Amino acid sequence: MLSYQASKMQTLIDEMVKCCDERKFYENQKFGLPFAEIKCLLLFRGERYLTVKDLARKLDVAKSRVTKLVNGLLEKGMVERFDDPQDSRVKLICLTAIGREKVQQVEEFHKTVFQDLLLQISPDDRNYAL
Amino acid sequence: MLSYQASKMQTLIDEMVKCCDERKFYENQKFGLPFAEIKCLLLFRGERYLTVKDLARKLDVAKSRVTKLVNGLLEKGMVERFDDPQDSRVKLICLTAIGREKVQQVEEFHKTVFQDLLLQISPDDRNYAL
DNA sequence: AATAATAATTAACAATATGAACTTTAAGCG
DNA sequence: CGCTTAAAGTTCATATTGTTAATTATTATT
Repeated sequence: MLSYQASKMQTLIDEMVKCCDERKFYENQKFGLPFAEIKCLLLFRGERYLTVKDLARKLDVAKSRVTKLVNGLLEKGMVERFDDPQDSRVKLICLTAIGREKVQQVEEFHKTVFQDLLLQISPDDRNYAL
Repeated sequence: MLSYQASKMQTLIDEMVKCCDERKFYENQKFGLPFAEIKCLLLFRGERYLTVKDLARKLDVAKSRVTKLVNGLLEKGMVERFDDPQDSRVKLICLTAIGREKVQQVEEFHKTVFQDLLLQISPDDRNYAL
């Protein structure tokens, strides 16, 4: 019995992970940006400036990776980079108007996706689980 | 309310996906193989031979990707490759003894992981969900 | 003032994956 | 039978995501 449920659970989790992978590809196409850059943009919610170090911690990747992501976003005009006036080792990164608009589009999309998903669950189950 | 639940659900799903990504890295270390090769090996459950095309379909990747994965597994002595006696375009790929042992180790590990996970859920909830 | 530590970048590399071009073989058809 | 088309697999160029080690520049510490 436990063994049966374990294998069923594994199948369900595998499907879920695959579904989320497909969502990455979908968003990549829909928003015309590599998914890692999208994730990067979304981190600016409620933050005026972030440093490379901040981004590395939030994304859980190496700083050198962040440098490359930020370069990509700079080329696309989504972010800007300034020297920190208090510590010239530090670079302050922030969204441009274009970047803020992109963030809003992505967030709007996420909102509809997850709300639609929730609406497929009966209200009782929704309130039980969340 | 719906909006709150949607954002909560998004957080939960993000955490789950991240957790599964970490599991990939863990298995990769534990079994000394790139995760894609592990996935490839596991497809031979109950199958004597698989072709490149079969593997591409099951893994949902391009055939050229399968060629590389199989080359990696060949070098490590996990699989063997034969010409199909009925159609010499086709290559038949199968596990070696070493490959079968590796598969068993991974499956054993999966079984314990998912059973331990299930045991953290009360029996009532387990039977309700699965 | 010399030494440590920190922030960021660069460069080399690995893993995962795709798509186009190519080779070889098989199948279909007049 | 021979010609064309289709299929299986490989190779090559490229993209994305990520790491580690080395380097540069600046700040902190002793």
